Amino acid sequence: MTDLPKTFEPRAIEDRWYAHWESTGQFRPERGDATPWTIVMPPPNVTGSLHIGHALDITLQDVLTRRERMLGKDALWVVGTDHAGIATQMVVERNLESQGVKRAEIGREAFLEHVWEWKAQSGGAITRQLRRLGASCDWTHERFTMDEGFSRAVTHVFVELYKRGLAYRDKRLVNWDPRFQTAISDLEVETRDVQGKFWTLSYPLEDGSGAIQVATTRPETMLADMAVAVHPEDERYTKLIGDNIRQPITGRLIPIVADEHADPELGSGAVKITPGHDFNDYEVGKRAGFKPADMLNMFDAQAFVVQTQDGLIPAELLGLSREEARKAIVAQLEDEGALVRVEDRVIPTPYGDRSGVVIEPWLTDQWYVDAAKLALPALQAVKKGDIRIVPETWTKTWFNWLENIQPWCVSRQLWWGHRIPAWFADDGNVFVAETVAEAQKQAGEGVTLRQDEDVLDTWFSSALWPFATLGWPEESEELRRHYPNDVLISGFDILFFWDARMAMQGIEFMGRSGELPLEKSVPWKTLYLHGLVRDAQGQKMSKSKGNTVDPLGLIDKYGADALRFTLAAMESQGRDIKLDEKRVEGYRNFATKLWNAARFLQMNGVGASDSVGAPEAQLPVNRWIIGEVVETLAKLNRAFDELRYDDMANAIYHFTWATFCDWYVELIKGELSPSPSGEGQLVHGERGGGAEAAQVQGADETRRVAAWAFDQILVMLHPLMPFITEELWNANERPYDLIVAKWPEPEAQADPRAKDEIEALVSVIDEARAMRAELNIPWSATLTPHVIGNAALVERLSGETATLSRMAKLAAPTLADAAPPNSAQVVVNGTAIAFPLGDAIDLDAERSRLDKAAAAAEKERDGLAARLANPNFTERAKPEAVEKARADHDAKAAEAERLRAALERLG
RNA sequence: GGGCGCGUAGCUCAGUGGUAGAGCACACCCUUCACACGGGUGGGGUCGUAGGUUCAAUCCCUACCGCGCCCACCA
Repeated sequence: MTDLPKTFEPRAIEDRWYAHWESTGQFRPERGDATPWTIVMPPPNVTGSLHIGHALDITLQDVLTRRERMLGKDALWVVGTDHAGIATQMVVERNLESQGVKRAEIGREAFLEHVWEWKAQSGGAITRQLRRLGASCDWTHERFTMDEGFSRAVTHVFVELYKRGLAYRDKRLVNWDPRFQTAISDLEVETRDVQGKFWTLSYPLEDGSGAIQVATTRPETMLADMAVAVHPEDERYTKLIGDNIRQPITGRLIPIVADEHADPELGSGAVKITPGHDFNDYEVGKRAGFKPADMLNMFDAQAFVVQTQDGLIPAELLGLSREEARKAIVAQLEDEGALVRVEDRVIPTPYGDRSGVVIEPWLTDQWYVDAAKLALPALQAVKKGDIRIVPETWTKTWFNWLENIQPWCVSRQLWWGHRIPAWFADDGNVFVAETVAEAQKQAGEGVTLRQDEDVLDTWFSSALWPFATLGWPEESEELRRHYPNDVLISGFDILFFWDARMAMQGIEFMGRSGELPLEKSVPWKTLYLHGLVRDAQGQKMSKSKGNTVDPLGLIDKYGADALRFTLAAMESQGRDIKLDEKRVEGYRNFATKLWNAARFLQMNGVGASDSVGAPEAQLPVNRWIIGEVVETLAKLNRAFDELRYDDMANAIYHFTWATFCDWYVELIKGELSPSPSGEGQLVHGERGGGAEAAQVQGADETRRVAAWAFDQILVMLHPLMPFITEELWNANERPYDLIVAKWPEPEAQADPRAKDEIEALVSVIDEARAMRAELNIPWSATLTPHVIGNAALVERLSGETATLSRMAKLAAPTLADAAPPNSAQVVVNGTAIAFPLGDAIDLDAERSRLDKAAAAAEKERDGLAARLANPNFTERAKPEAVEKARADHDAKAAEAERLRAALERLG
C-alpha cells in the first residue's frame, strides 16, 4: 500500500494512468467469447483540435464504454479521423498562400503532397487530446477515412450505387460556392436574413403598347432573364400572356408566361424568370419549356459576369462581380427610366456554411445519389423501432427530413478527398468502375479515358463509418460481431449530415439491398443525440465571439475527471449545456473530497476489500451502508439504461458525499478508533497499534464493510472519473486494474431495520445540531438528552454515545417522564427529547424556535385534515392516497402536539 | 409558412396527478486529530399568464405572452 499524498494533483496521475492502460492493452482486452458491445466515435477532423463539443461527445461515449467493459463485455470503441475535404483543403491552401504559393499554380499532385504533409504534421494533435480526456477507445485499430482500406470501401459503395441506379450524373441547378468553387449540398447552405432591397423594374412590351412591372431582390440577374411570369388567373395580365417584352440593357426579347409560381399578392404580381440562377425560376423555366442546356448562364465559377449564350450582355458589364454588376445595372436602369421603385426589405439569403459567401445557384453537371430511395428503409427502421432515437422528440425531425429529402449532390470540385471512380471517354460516355482497368474494359480497347476530376462529399465517406471501419467489404469476424453497433452518440447538429446518411448507407449495404431484415441492417440500435455546449450566458460558442472554452485549459486547471463529471452531470436529455466554470470547480472539489475519504480510510487501516460481494455484517451502521450501496447501484443502473447522464452523476455524487462521507465515515469513527473511555459500541480494549493487538469483531467488520463500500464507490464512479478512481484503487494492492474490474451485481439486500435505526440516530443528531445552532449554544457545552417516554429509543441511543458525543456534543441519553425545567426540546419521529440548559437557556429564542416548528407542523396537519374532511377525496381518491394522508396527518398532529406542549412548559 | 423545445429558489437545472428538489451563490457559526477544494446551520419559490379536465394540477388539455432552435423557393 502506498501512502497517499496530502492533496490530490490530477496532472500527476492522469498521463501516467492513460499510458499504462493503453500500453497494457486494457482498452480492448481479449474477450473473444464475451458479448460484443460496440460504439463508433464520430471521426474528428484529422487536423483539427479538441473543442468543448468534442469533450462532451467523447465523455458521453467513454462513460458508456467503460461501464460495458466493466460488465465484462467485449467492448469496442472504434476511433479514427476524418479527412474533412473542404475544411482541410481550405487550411492548406491558406497556409500555402501565406508563403506565396497558389494551389492552381502547383497543380493537383503537388498540392495533395502538401496536404498529406500537413496531415502528418498536425494529424496527431486531436488524438493526443482525446487521450487527455481519458477516451478508452481501441487505438490498435485506428482508422482514417483516406486509408487505403477505407478508400476501397468508399469506391466500392459508389460503384455499387451506380450499378443499382442509385447514383447518377445530372445537369441541374446546384448550390455553388463561388469562393471554394465547388458544388455543395443543400445542408451546407445556411439561410441568413440580410437587410437588402426590393427593386421594381419596368419591362416595356415589345409592341410599345405599355410596360409590365416586375419585382426582384437581385436586379443583376436580369442579364439572364428568359421570361416574365404572371399568375394564369391574374386578370390584370391574362391578355398579355404570350406577348413578348423587350428588356432594357440587353434588348433581349422574352415572353410573358403563365405560371402559378407568380403570386398576385406580391409586388406587381409579375416576376422575372432567370432559370439559370434561381431555384424557383429553374422550375418555372422547365415548365415553360426551356431545357437545362439552353438556360442562360451569366456567371463564371467565381460569380463574375460572363457573356450569355445569346451574346446580349453589354461589354462594359462583363467581368464585374455580382455586387459591382448590381450597382451598374441599377444605375443604368435608373438612367433609362426603367427603375420604378426601391424598397428596403429583409431578404433570406443563402450562404455557404464554411465559406461564408453568398451561394450562387449554378447550372452544372454533378453526381447525385437518390436519397429518397435510400431514405425509405431508414424511415421504416425508426418507425418499427429497430433504431431507437433518444430523446424521442427527434424522431419527428427524422421523419420530416427523410420524407422530404432531395437528391444528394455528392460531387465536389475539390482535390482533397476520394476521387470519383468515373472515367469519361472523348465522346462523353461515362464508365464507372472500381479501377481504371475495369473502366477500360467497359469502354473497350483503345478508347481514351480520363478520370473525373471531382471528389466525393466528405459525408459520403463518413456515412460508411459504422461498417467500413470493421473491415467491410470483407466479411470479417469483427464485422460479424460488431455490426449493428449498439449505440451512436452525436450532436443533433449532425443528425442530417451524418447520422441519417449512416442509416441510409448502412441499411443499403449491410442489409444487402433489403435482403436482410432491418434489425440486422441498421448501423446502430440506439441513436443518442446531445445538445450544444454554450457559454455561461447561453451564447453559442464561437471563435469570433471569443467566448470559446478550451477543454484542455479546463483539464489543466481542474483535471480531466472534473471536466468529464461536469459535462455528464449537465447532460440532461434534450437540452443544450450552459457551461459554467464554477461547476467544474465544484466537481474538482468532489474529487478532492473522495481523495481525502480515501486518505482517512487508509490512515485507519481500511484497505482493499477482500470480497466482491457485500461482506457479512452485524452492526446496524454497516448493514445500513450496504443497503445504501445497493440502492445507489440500482439508481445508477437505471440511469445507464435510460441514458440519463445527469442521474448517473447525481446518484454517485450524492451517495459519495452526503451518505458515505458525511454520515457513514463519521458514524464509524468510533468503531475504528474508540475513545479511551471505552464508549465504543461493541468495541472494547485498546486501540490496535500492531498485529499483536487483539482487534475486536466490530472494528474488523467495519473495516471490511468500509473497504467494500469504498471499493463500490470506485467502481461505480470509474466510468465518470476514471483517473482518480484508478489511482485510489491502486493505492492498495490489487490483482487487476480498476478499468477491468467487475461492475457490481446487486446481490445484497437493503435491511429496513438497520435503515430505520440509523435514520433515527441521524435524525436525533440533525435535530440536536439544528437546535444548538439556532439557540447559539457553544460547542463546548455538552448537553444531556432526556428522552420523554420512549425507553426503546433510549436504549438504542445508549449504544451510540460516542457518536452522539462526537457529532452533536451530547452526553449519554436518559429516560424521563417529562421535560426538566429550562429545557430546549425537539421532536424526533413523534418522540420529544429535552435538553436541559439551566441558566444558559435563551427563553425567547427557544420559544420562537418551537413556535415556528409547531406552526409548520400544524399547517401541514390542517391541510391534510381539510383534504380528509372532503368526502369526494375519501371516496374517490385511490385508497393508498387516502391511507397515506391519514398517516401523515396523524404524524403531523402528534408532532404539533409535542411541540405545543414544549412551548407551554416554557411558560 | 411548418416543426421542435424551453419558461420551477439570485444563477444553472432536475422533478412528480396529492400544496416542490439539487448544485452553486447568499447569511451565520466552526482552524473538532480525512478534507477550508472543508464541517455545521439557515433564509429563499403565487412552479410564465388565463381558462378547462379532475376529489385534487407545477405536472394533463386549450389559448395567449416571452425566449431559442430546425426546416421551407415568397420573387
